[in-house]
Amino acid sequence: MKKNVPTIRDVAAAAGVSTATVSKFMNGTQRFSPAVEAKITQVIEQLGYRSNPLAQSMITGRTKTVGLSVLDVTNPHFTSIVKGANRVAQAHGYTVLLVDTEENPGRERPQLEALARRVDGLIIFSRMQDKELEWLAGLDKPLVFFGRLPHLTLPTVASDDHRGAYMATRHLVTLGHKRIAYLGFSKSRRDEERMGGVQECLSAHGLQLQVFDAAAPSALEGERICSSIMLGADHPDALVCYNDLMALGFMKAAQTLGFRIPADISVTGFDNILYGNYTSPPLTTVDLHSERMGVAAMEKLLDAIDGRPTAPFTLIEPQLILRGSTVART
Amino acid sequence: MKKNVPTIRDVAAAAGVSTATVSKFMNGTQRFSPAVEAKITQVIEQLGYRSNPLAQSMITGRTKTVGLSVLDVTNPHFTSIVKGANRVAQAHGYTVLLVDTEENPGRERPQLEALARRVDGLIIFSRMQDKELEWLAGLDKPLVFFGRLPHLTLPTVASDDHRGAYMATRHLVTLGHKRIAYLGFSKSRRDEERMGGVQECLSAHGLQLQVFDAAAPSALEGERICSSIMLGADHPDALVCYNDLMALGFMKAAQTLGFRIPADISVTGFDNILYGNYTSPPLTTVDLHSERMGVAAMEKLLDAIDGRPTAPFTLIEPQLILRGSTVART
DNA sequence: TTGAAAGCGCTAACAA
DNA sequence: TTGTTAGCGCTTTCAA
Repeated sequence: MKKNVPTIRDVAAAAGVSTATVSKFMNGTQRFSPAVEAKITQVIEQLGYRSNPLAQSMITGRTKTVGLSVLDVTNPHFTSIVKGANRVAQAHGYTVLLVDTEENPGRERPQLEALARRVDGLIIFSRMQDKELEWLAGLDKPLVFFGRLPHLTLPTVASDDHRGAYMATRHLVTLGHKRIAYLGFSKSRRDEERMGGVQECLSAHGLQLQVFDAAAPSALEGERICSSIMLGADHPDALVCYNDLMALGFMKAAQTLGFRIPADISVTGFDNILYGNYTSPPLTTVDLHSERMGVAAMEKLLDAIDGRPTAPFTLIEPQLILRGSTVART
Repeated sequence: MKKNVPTIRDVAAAAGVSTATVSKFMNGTQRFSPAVEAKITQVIEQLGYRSNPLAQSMITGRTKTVGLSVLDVTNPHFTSIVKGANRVAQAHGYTVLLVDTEENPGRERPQLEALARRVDGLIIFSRMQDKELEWLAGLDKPLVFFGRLPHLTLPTVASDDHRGAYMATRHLVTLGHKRIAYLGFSKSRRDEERMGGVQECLSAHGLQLQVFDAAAPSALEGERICSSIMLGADHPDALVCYNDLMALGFMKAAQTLGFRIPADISVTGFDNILYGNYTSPPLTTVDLHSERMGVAAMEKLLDAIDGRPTAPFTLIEPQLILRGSTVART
C-alpha cells in the first residue's frame, strides 16, 4: 500500500473533469453545475485530496507565510510581540516563520535574505543601524520595521520611548528625587531615546543625570552592575532602568547588598513585563504595550501585502504603571 | 527598470550553458571544467541570482522548514523550548514555523494538517489526548511529540514529571511539613503525573494529600485561587504548584492576605522559569530543563528527517532547585 | 563534464 | 460552465 498523495490530476481523472475545473473548485473561483460540484466534492472526499501549497505558492507567488525576526524570543517584550503578531496572522490565515537573531547577529542579513523568498512579507526587529539596513529595500517584499528609521522610509511601528522615559523621570522628580540615574543599554537603538527623555526632564528641573551602561538587556546583567551603582560614595536615590529585566536584576542584587527598595532607591523599568508584578516591591514601569505593537505591525504588514493603504508610521503611546518600587522622598 | 528576479534560465543563457548545468552548480552536485565554473560564478554574481526555494521545494519535497506547535509562547516554559529548538534548527539551516495553539484549541488539527504540507517535520506540544491524536500518523511527516503517549508510538521527548514531583514533595516532607497540598491543573496531560508523584511520596510517609485544581496554568489564576487555599479552617503548611507561574501568583496573593512565605506556608513550583529568582522569597522549583527539551526535540526531529536512527523516547531528568520559598517546620 | 527533455502540482488565460 | 494549453522555476534521469 503506497502512500500516494493524490494530486489535482487524480481528482480530475476520477471525477471526469479537467484539472482546471478542479483547481477552480478548490479556490472557489467559479460556480459549477450541481452535477460537477457534487462529483468533485465526493471524489475529493474519497481520495482525501488537499492541494499542495508549495505548488500553489510557486505559481501565485503567495505563501500565506510571514517572517518575524526578533532579537530574543526569551525576552518577554519580544515574546509579547510575537504573541500579538501571531494572533493577527492566524486570524488571517497566515503562519509565522520565526527568526531569533540574537544567536548570531552577524548572519542576520543572509538569513533574512533567504527567508524573504519564502514569505509574503517580513516584520523585523533589528539592532542594525539605518545605514546597514538599506539592503532591506532590495528584498522587494512588504516590510514592517520596529522602531524609528530617520533615514529610511520603511513602514514602522514604534513606541514613544522618549515620552515614556520622560514620564517615568517626571514621576521620580515629582516624588522628590534629586539624584536620578539612568541604567542604559547603549547597544540598543532605543537607548538613546530613553536616555534623551530622562535627560530632558532632568534638565528642565535643573538636575544632573548620571548614566550607567549595561552590556546586555538582561536580569543577570542588572544584578551584575548593581554594585557599581550602589557602592559608590553617593549612590543615586532613583534609577531608571532600560528595561524591566535589568530592573528585576538590579532590585534583587540591591536587596542582597542590604539596600531597601524603594526606601534607599526608587527603581523604574520599561516594558511592563508580567513578572514585574511579582517582585517585592512590585516594579513601577513604562508599559510599551508590546503585544499591541505586534498586533499593529502584523496588521500593517497584511495591509501592505494585500495592497491596502496604510499609515507608514504607527506610534504607540506609552503608559506609566505605578507600583511599589517608587516612593516619595521626604 | 523592472524588478526581474533572474531565474536559472537567465543564468544559463548568459553563461552559455544549460539550466541543468547551472542547477548542478548551485547544488554542488558535480564537478566542472574551470572555464564553465568561472563563467557561471561570474554570471551568478553579476545577475545576483539566487535560486527560488519554492520551486526547489516543490521538486525535492524538502522545505528546510519545521513546524513547532506550542500551547502558549508567552509561558516561559514554552518560550525556552522554542529557544532551544530554534537554536538547533538554525544551526542546521532550518527555519521554524511557529504555531501557538492556545488561542483556539479547536482548530489545532486543521491547522497542523495544513502546516504539515509546508514543512519537513513537526514538533508538537498539545493538550489533546492519545485517542484524539491518532490522525497525526496520517500526516505522513516526521514528528516529535512532547510528553508521553502510552497508546501511540511516536517519537517523544518528555520530562520525568512524576519523579520531579516526588523530589519536591520529598523535600517538603523532609523539612517536616505535614499538611501538604497540591495545586494542580487537571487540563494538562502532565498534571496526573505530577499529582501522582506527590501522592506517592505522601503515601509513603503516611500523609494525606489535599488537592486544588486551577482553571489555567497562569500567575493570575494562582492569585485567584489563593484565598480558597489559605482561608479555610486549617490551611496547608506546604503547597506544590503545577508550575512556577501559578506559584508566583499564589505567593503574591498569600502575602497580600498577610501570610508569610515560607513561615506560614512553603511553596514549590515546576519549570524553573527565570522569574522565580526575582520574587521574595525566591521560588524553590523543579527544573525541567525546558530549553534542553526543545533542543532534544529538534535534534530528534532532524535525525528523523535525515533518516538517522534515533531513540524513540527521550526522558529528561528533573532537578530540584532549592531557594527561599521552602523552609523547615519546627 | 555537459545538455536535452521530461516533469513536480498547480494556475491562468483563452477557447469552446 | 468547462476544457485546453502553456507554463511557474527548478531538478533529474539519461544520453552525448
